[in-house]
Amino acid sequence: MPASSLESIVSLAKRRGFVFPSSAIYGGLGSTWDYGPLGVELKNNVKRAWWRSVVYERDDMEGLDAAILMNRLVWKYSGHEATFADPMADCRNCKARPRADHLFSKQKGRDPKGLPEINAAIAAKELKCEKCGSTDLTEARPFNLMFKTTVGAVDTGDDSGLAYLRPETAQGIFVNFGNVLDTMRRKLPFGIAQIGKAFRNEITPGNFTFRTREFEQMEIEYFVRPGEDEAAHQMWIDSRSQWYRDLGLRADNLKQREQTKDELAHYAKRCVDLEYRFPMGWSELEGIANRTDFDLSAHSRGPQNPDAVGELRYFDQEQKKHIVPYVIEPSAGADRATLAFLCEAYDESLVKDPPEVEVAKLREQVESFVRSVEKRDASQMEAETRRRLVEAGQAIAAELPASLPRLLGLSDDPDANRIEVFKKVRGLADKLGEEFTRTVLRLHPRLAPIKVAVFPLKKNEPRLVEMARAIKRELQDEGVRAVYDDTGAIGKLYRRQDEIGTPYCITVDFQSLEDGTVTVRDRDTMGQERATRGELPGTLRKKVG
RNA sequence: GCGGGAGUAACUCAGUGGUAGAGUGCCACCUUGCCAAGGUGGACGUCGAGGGUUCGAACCCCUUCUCCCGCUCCA
Repeated sequence: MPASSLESIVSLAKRRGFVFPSSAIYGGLGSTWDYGPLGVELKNNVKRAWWRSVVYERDDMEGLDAAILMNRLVWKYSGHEATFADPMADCRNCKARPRADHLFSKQKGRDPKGLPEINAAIAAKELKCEKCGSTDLTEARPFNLMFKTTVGAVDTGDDSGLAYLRPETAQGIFVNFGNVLDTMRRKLPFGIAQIGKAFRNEITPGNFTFRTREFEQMEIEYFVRPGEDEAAHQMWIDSRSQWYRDLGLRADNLKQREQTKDELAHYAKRCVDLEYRFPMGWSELEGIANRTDFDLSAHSRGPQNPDAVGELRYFDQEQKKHIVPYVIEPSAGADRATLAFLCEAYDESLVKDPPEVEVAKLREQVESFVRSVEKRDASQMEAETRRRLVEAGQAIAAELPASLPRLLGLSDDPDANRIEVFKKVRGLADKLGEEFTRTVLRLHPRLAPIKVAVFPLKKNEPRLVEMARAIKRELQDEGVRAVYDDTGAIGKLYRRQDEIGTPYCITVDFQSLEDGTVTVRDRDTMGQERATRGELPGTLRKKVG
């Protein structure tokens, strides 16, 4: 069962060194996160798996790593300077914050010429809030979504050194289209892949690492002949969906959503979002858009662009003429993919049944909790919330102890915690949970931060310790990420690795000293097999590669 | 920016004016022949920050910062 709440993921991530709030010792900085020792391994593995899939395993792709800082003209002609700043107004009456330019267009029947015209209309009470109808709106202010910085040590005070942190990696690919074409002897169709940071001053970041102002994109621009764009688009939609499934996302937690006409960006002919069922609901992992020839044309010299030095075009040998390729853009979020794999992998499962007496006690408490929720009236709790809690409580009570993991999931629900008796439920459940359930990250072995952990069965037996350490070194020499641990009883060592998703644990026992075999324990089945020491590096490397 | 909630140990949290706590985790030693066993000892806190009231403040008052949820927005 994947994580039922983001909170359990956040908590595990902090506790076990996956993700920390950034600059926490100074109070942090909203919605910025640092990947810790295990998080960086996981995210690197996600990026590596992506790169392998879209560059190494295909014949039609090249890689690129463009600079974050670019000439400001890139953003002028890409359209970002003009459209990445949205004028927003607040409704003093109902506290809504509509986009003022949208109100203007809809209510006046034409697009505004600029901010002054919008604000004149607001001042004259010609625009009204679409939610409550009030004309009591604040002045519209521009929300610029691009981060600005200054290039050169001296701030001249004017715009001469102005640069933006890129709001998408895509433009780095477009402006290098000619370079790649010239150097790599590519014929259409071919694509360029890039992984890198991008920055957007989102108005509302949130949901842990899902939406942040600094984030990492994994983007492809795939160039095709006009007319072949629709087939290529579908190919990438299928291929990218399959990638997520291959690495562990369950098919029913993944869906393709066709963007509606109003949603489509101005350059896009069609866009399909790949969405994952996160604990907070269906949310976008990746957008796959048909950008047509919008970008390459925009950066080509012409009446609309006197600053460009040439044309971004392709000479088609068959047709003996220059064409501007169409572009299919699969644009994925590295942080979002990482979070999705974490959510999917998170599992709390019952490993053995607690005594019936304890279960009965807990069942009684859960039933009491349900009655308490039922007594809430509308002023104390929304009907929808009440219904949800009652249903969850009843189902859990009926299925204990099997439902214990679900009950632990409910412990993170703020609504449940508002009920006084739930604290008792929680106390009991936590106690049973600690002893009878295990938390395990069922990550795909290729993504797991640590591939193998090696333990001595007893740590005060020097021969076992020595052999275990030696095996750990043999594995790391082979390039398999391995750790050694002996700080605890064997069962505890296993559970610790389960919680961070380590797929295999090797235990050196007394038989190992005699015949050179060790046990290899599987994270998901908890089953063990004996293997000879010499074959470990080779077979494990295959399994986790 | 608005509305609501919350800031106490690494994590989860208790603590309504009188010596800062619990469980888990972490470290060391002992024990332990395979799934979070046990024992002994140990480290860890500017109770978000600043000011005020008080003999005395984690607790009361004021200010401020941060985070979370919702809304606006989201190439």
